[in-house]
Amino acid sequence: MRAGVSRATVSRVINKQPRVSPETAAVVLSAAAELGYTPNAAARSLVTRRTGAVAVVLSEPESMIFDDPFFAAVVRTACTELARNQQQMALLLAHRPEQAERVERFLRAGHVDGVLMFSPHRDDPLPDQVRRLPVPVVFGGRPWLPEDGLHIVDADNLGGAELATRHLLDRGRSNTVTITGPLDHRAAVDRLEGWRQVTGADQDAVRLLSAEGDFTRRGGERAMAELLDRVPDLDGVFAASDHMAVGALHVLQRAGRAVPHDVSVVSFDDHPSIAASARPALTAVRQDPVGMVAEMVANLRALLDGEDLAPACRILPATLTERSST
Amino acid sequence: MRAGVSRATVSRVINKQPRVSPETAAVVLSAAAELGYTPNAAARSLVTRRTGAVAVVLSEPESMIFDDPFFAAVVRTACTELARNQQQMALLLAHRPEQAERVERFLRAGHVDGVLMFSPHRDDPLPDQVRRLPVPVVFGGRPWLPEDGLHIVDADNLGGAELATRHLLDRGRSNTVTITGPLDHRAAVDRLEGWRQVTGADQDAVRLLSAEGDFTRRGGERAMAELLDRVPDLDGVFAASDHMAVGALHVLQRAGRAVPHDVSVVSFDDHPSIAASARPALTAVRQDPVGMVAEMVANLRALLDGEDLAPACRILPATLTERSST
DNA sequence: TCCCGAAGTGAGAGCGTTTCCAAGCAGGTA
DNA sequence: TACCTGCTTGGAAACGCTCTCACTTCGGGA
Repeated sequence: MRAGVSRATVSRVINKQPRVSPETAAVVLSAAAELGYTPNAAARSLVTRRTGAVAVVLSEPESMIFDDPFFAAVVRTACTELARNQQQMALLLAHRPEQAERVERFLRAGHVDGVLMFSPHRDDPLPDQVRRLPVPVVFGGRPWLPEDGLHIVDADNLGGAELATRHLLDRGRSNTVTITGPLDHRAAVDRLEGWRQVTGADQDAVRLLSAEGDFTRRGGERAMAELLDRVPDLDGVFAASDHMAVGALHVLQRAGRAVPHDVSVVSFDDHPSIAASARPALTAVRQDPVGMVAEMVANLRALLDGEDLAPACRILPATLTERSST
Repeated sequence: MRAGVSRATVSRVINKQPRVSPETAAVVLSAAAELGYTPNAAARSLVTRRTGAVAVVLSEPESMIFDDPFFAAVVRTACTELARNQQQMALLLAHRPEQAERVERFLRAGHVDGVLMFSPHRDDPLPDQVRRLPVPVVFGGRPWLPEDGLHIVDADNLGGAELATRHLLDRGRSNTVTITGPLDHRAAVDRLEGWRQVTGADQDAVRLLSAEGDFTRRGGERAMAELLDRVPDLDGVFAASDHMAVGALHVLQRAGRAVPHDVSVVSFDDHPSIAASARPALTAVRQDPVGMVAEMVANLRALLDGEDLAPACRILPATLTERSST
């Protein structure tokens, strides 16, 4: 056409297919450059059935997504990690029901090649809807669904919580309490369970020694106040997030409890600008959102490339960083 | 076809076009529901030349985007505001040069109907490239470009800074200094200029009485220390961001200067979880990222709908909230 | 009774690619 | 010289939709 060459050949050149002579390729490329030619994305994806885009679905209130360091890291890592695979991220917020419907329509319309799904809440219907779509899905964090057949990447919430609690024991803290996340939240439940297994608390003890927060600082403050009230002689606190731990520190200090002299505090997340810069700096279990998203992207990529990746729940290790709060 | 009806009719029903009898529409819709039919997005956008997606281009380091409250608000508002217009956001990070190239390719390929462009840095070539693309663009914050012909929405950085500085004067502070943002940043320059116009500082005075930060808390600390050193008798500080103001507060307190007794501090941004919860709570100029993005989306929508919106720089007002730091 | 206009519907072209298949062409072998 | 092989190239179908245009049907006015 433009370079005295057929559409078919142009297509082969653009897509770097093998059966093209170098000279022809050069001619086509220079002609393309001269004309400012760019292949039309819609036409291409119509025939290849690939869009080059991946949806990141976040089923959380927006405030959570942008204030919580975990989700901020997720969004950011997804964006860059997908870009490295030449894929574009489509960010879908699906907290409210009408949004959920939009999300389903969007995914069903074939706008994206795959889905990275974050939906930690118990009664969210979206994960179940999404798994039925004819699109590969990788879950970030275990959903409240039967897990067989699903591709899941999760942090080791249980193991991390055990690590934290055992650390408190090692420090000689025998009367520890825990500030949990919202208990319709899978990670929150797992972290509580880790604490429970190490302390050996029975149901009654759990009711007494744990208080439910909401992952925010205020929630941590409320829960800590409640626990101080119920368990005046507590000597160790495992908070299921950095924000809540900071809240707990405040309440403890205001109550005249020295940290770590009177009470040791361990948190979960280990976000650089929170845990390390708290006063005192927080001993924290580190979950690695960057590694998690990278693994999710790698898994999705394998699925899209047609590798027969076995469905599995891949658990990323959690590590403990000791600082001055214990 | 499926419902004993032609493709054309189905298309008309799906797109809610007028010339269809109610009965036929009902038949088609029920057939569609039964078959789980969803129109193919690629095919549709091939012929309509609309993708239903809008790019949000952020030419900033990633750390800035997710730690800085302004950008977090931008991303979040863009996402929801576009969703309300039935549009999907494609988030493009373009800080590093190789990313910039990817972004240009992406926009040129026709993946999106329009662009919301945030690029505050002086030597960023992207805005100039993007404005030449055959895609409507709305800039968030004035770019370092000749502004004629561009659609721009900006906060009133100049006016806000004047407001802040005049407030310091009203409080009887006659020896004020300013902590600026990075001066390759348009908003930082405008805020400095606002301060300069009210104080009437000449070039030498500016050199003496201002110190360049980077919008972060650490940057604010460094700048404040420097200023205390250079201007020991300062009595008022205008910091060009909340984060920097918090840093300044720390340094002032450590230097034994009581705020607001000895020194008054005003900041810019007024992010709820920073300015109001600083100790003392910060008097701050409020810029409204939500309103800004909403305005940008509205402008872009007008452009896409073919309204002949005159190119202009639309400035959103800034307001001052007094708290205990002045 | 005939004609006309409006409303509803269907046929088919066209959007810009990729990809299958066949054709052209060179070089090597019988 | 004739034939086969392997590489390069072009023609044309297909992807799934929208949209124009033409056709049918029906009601009302002349």
